[in-house]
Parts: sequence; C-alpha cells; structure tokens
Amino acid sequence: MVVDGLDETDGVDRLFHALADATRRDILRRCGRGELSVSRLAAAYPMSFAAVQKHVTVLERAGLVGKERRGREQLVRTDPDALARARRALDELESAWRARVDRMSGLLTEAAGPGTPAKGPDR
Amino acid sequence: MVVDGLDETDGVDRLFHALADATRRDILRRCGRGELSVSRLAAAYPMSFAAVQKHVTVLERAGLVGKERRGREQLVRTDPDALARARRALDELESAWRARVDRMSGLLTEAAGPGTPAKGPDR
DNA sequence: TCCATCTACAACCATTTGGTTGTACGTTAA
DNA sequence: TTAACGTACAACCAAATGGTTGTAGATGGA
Repeated sequence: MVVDGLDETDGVDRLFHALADATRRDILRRCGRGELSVSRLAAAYPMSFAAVQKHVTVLERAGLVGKERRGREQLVRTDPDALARARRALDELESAWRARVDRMSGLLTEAAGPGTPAKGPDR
Repeated sequence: MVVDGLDETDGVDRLFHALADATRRDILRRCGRGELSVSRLAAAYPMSFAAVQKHVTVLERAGLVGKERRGREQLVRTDPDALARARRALDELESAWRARVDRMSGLLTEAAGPGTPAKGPDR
C-alpha cells in the first residue's frame, strides 16, 4: 500500500470499502433519519446483533453515518454529505483520468516535436 | 451476505471493492487510453509484477478496465462508462435514502397535528 | 535459432474481514 | 430492587485480501 499519499487516501479507501457490502448499503438506505436504533436495524438482517454492530462501525469510521444516543439506544443516521463525498472522489478520479487521456491525445497530436515531452510520469 | 437480491448486488460489490484501494485507483487514473501494458504499469509501483497483475484482474472483473492484446503485451484501458456506473450506484443509494427520509418526514409532519412543535431537528 | 520480454497462474503466507458466541455495563420499566 | 433491554467489546474462526516467489507458455527481435 502507500502509493498515493497525495490525496486523502485512507479516507477514500474507507469510504469505498464501506460501500462495497450489500448489507452496509442497505443500512445506509434505511437510516435517512436518525430513527433507527442498532438493535432495530439488526432485527432486519439474518445475522447477529454484533455483526450488524460491526457494519455500523465500518460505516461510522468511513464517515457515512453518525450515531446519537437516546436513552439506552443508539440511533443511526446516514450523513447527507457522505454520499456527496463519495461522488467527489469519483469525480476526482474521472477528471484525473480524463486529463491523462487529453494529455496523451495532445502528445500524440504534436508527436513530431523532439522536445522530450517526458518527465510527466505520475501525478 | 445475500441481503439484497434486488439490485445487481455482486456487481456493485465488486465495483466499490475495486475502488477501495489506492493502487487500483491510481491504475485507473493512468489508463485512460489503452497505452499502458501491465508490465509498464507494474514498473510504476513498489510491488511485484504479479501483485499489479492481480490488481488489474480485480479492476477487470469489476468492469472498470478492459485488456487488449497487442503482440506480446496486454494493454489496459479504463472503461469510460465504468465510473458512470459507479455514479449510478451512488445515485440509486442516495435516492432510496432520500425517499426514506421524505416518507418519514411525511409521517412525522402529519403526526404532529396539535402541539409538539418540537422534534427539533438538530443543526 | 536462441534469448529476452510479457504474461499467466499456482502455491504460499500474513493480515484483514465478516461472521459467531459470550460477557459486562448502563438504562428503562415493573 | 430487580429484570429486561440495548449496547459495547473481547475472543475466536473460516474465508478472502494483498502480497510474495517460482514456473511455464507466447511472442518478438538478434
């Protein structure tokens, strides 16, 4: 690992990793308002309470949900900005990718020039 | 696992999982055009050729890149539509989530007839 | 032809994941 | 106070991940 270092890599890792599980995506869908407690959530899935708890923790560390205590229960709410952050990560990816395409097209177009267009490895 | 069944779960899983690694995201950034062979790519990372090969395989099974053989080398190109698919998955997630929020807000609104102006939405 | 290169893939290993059960603790209701 | 509920967390386990090395098959160039 540790290839990037430029963007907030770990955060993006956690974001996409959290999204890469159907149960966790379903939790996100359900928790628009902070109305669902962890145990209420857990009742909806064919797995133990502890397992759902872990999924919520993963979502929480990815910044996709927050928890708010109400009495003895813990209400889960998905962060409205979180998906926007994921979208931004995709945008960044796409724009970097597109820029590279353009740059390469440009290089190919003016390919005649001898002037070492190199020096543009990564980044 | 197997909670959804409604959307094309496995594909989305593979998509986000593929995106949840900095090296793989970097490969995506680089491979806008099909100009980079696997070994060329591998030279850019502090890991073995086989490791990079595996990353490319993960990206390929997620539909994020395609490979095209040219002579003895295999050129990698990111699929322009792939990120769009990821974006759509996010959209689906957000819309489902938002629908749920609206539905709940609706219920709350018509439940709070007389008093209880409370329900003070934080923030 | 022979050799270097590029790729594919198997075998192996350490760590992480996703699940389980069990225990402990705070809070609410009887 | 006591019992039930909701949560937190540790310990454990099987399977998947991310990495390694090694071997073998194609391809291209000398």
